Amino acid sequence: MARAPAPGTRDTILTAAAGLFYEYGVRAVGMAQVVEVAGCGKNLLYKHFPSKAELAAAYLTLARRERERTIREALRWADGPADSLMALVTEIADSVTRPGYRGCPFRNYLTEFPGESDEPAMVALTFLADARAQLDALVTGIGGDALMADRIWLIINGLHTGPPAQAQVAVDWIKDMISSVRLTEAL
Amino acid sequence: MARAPAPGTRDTILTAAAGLFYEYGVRAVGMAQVVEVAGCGKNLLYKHFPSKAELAAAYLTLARRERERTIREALRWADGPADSLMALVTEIADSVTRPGYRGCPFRNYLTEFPGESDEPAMVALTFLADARAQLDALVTGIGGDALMADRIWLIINGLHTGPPAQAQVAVDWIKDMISSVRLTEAL
DNA sequence: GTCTATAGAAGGATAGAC
DNA sequence: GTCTATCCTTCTATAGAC
Repeated sequence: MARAPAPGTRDTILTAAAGLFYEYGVRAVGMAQVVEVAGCGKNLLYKHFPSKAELAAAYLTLARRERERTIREALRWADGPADSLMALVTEIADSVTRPGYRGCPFRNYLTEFPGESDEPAMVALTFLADARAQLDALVTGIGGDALMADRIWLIINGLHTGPPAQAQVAVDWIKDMISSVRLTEAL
Repeated sequence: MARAPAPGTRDTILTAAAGLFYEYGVRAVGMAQVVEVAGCGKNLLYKHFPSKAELAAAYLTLARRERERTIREALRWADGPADSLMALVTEIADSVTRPGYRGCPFRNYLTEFPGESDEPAMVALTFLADARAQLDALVTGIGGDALMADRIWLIINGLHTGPPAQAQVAVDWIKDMISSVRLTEAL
């Protein structure tokens, strides 16, 4: 009899690859390294991910799912768009201050592969566009205009790049912006 | 008599390498590619730059020199710290909207080689620290506090990451911030 | 002849892919 | 495990300027 395929192998490989890709960069990590950490054979790796680009795309897709889950939980307790916006920004600020933080995986990939339009690049670009759209919706929800959305997006981009020490500055700032909109509305 | 060494060879190689490194990324560009674009032999390349890391360090040092020259010119016509700060931010906004813009070379390198502490990484980190210090000095000069410097740094970081379309948003925003400080001072 | 330059192969390691 | 390709680096061979 043939050996039964191990369940969850794909996840094991993907988890190993995701950790390595995020910590050291996609280009810096070789498939052999992924195999070593995942503890499987090369053939099994290529069976589940026919190329490194597909593995990278799966890694970014996983990162997206995790991020969406985190944000969904953060928005769970929020009532109203103002609360949601604050929860969103707070979550981002928290994430960049976490120990292992090494930048935004999507922006990092696009920096590592500039001008690329392969599958992982599409995943990254799509995520960023969707995140921007989500922000726009929340800002519109609290009565903010396009300028406010642009500004908050600017801060979020800066948050992902700069030193984690400034996370609180960003959160407080956006909180002020939200409050001022509410005051304006109250007139 | 011996053949005279060609003058300006180092600059030719460095210019070629800088263009390639910036456009495609340091990791993506091979030494053979540099040689090809520079139009010289490998021997000469390794004579001037004994390793790729040294070539990358020279590339970042060149980028720093060019940036400092640009900023120095931008600050030439400015009188007073408020004008200087505006000129600085305007210059950055202009640079990110230029056609060939592909991100900040220093931040890009640090993303390509995360956790690295070799010579090019040091050049990049030193530049960013110095740029931050220069910003702090200008903000202090107009009577701004540490929070204002943090906020502007956040915007600048966002500027280097995000879409060029938001450059004008950033410039106008910082202009408003400067104006409000002046108003506060006038009280 | 002597030195520098280019072109290209070779070494050794490592990449992705099968 | 193996295959091919490419990486950085070194070395050899050849052409050209003095």
